Amino acid sequence: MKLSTRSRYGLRAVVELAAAYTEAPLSLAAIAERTELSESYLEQLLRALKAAGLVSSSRGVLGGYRLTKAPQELSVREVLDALEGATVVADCVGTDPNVCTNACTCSARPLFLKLQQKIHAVLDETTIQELMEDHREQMRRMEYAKNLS
Amino acid sequence: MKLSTRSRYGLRAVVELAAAYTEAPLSLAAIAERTELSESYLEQLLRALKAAGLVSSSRGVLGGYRLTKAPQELSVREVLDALEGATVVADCVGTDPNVCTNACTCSARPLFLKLQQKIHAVLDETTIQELMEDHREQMRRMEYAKNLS
DNA sequence: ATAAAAACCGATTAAAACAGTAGGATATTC
DNA sequence: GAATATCCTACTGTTTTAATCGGTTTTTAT
Repeated sequence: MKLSTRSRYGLRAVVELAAAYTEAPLSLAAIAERTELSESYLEQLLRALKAAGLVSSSRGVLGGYRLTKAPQELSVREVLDALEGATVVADCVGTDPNVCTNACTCSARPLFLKLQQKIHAVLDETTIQELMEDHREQMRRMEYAKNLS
Repeated sequence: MKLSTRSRYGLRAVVELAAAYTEAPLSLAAIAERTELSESYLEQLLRALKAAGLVSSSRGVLGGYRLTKAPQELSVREVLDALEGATVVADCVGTDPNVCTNACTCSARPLFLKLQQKIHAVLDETTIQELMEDHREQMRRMEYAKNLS
């Protein structure tokens, strides 16, 4: 029940893209610098996000990546699904109901369904915009603390 | 964000123990047969459950495992924590707040906290008793379907 | 034109987590 | 004392995750 680093890193990248949403596209190098992650690894994540249609890209000198939606329209759920491929709590709760060989006797199925619903609800209702605002607030506090010392 | 088979198998074992709660202790062999899992793997899980104080054991002929609490007193959360060791959605949400190197700037921390709370709520409020009842209901339906054919 | 800056792509490796097994030691009951 | 059980440790194989590398193509600016 732990989020992969892929998801966490991907979210960080998307938050940076959100911060630059109204500006010029962000290059991989720029994202890597701001998130302090490696370019090569980030590239994979961006590729997945692009395949899911969440970001667009332009090549060449002033090229880079940008979100295809406004941050307040983009849910965390969409981002994680793009990165992980719609993970489920357990296979018997997935889209295909015939996966679980002992689904009929699986005593935990109602539990898994409930768990899954709650998780999805949180991920659906949280937008990238909110994450970005939290991020800015934290940056402000850091600056403030630095000025004191 | 997927439950390990360790957790799923462990839950199945505990549900069987719950069904035999008022009776004689269940041997590993009996649990293995009822859950259709291997003895050797189950043994690991039972050991973890015992270490957490959720089950007790008695050796020798007529020995076996039993729950230390009534099924309606035992939450799914306790079982999963015993099997996984208190997993967290992300390290920065764990008991030690200093784990995450960039915790101060982690934009997703509020999200992770909320997610974690929701998950814990479901796991805390669901008892093994409930799982057991669901299981019995499903077994009844299977019998009914079998009689029709 | 062409050089620079960027995204694009596939393959590969390294490390960690997970699932499962094997074999023997110890305790308890009949 | 034989049978039945838990107990314990170590090991192995597989899968998933994380991360890297080298080269290709496209675009823009000079």
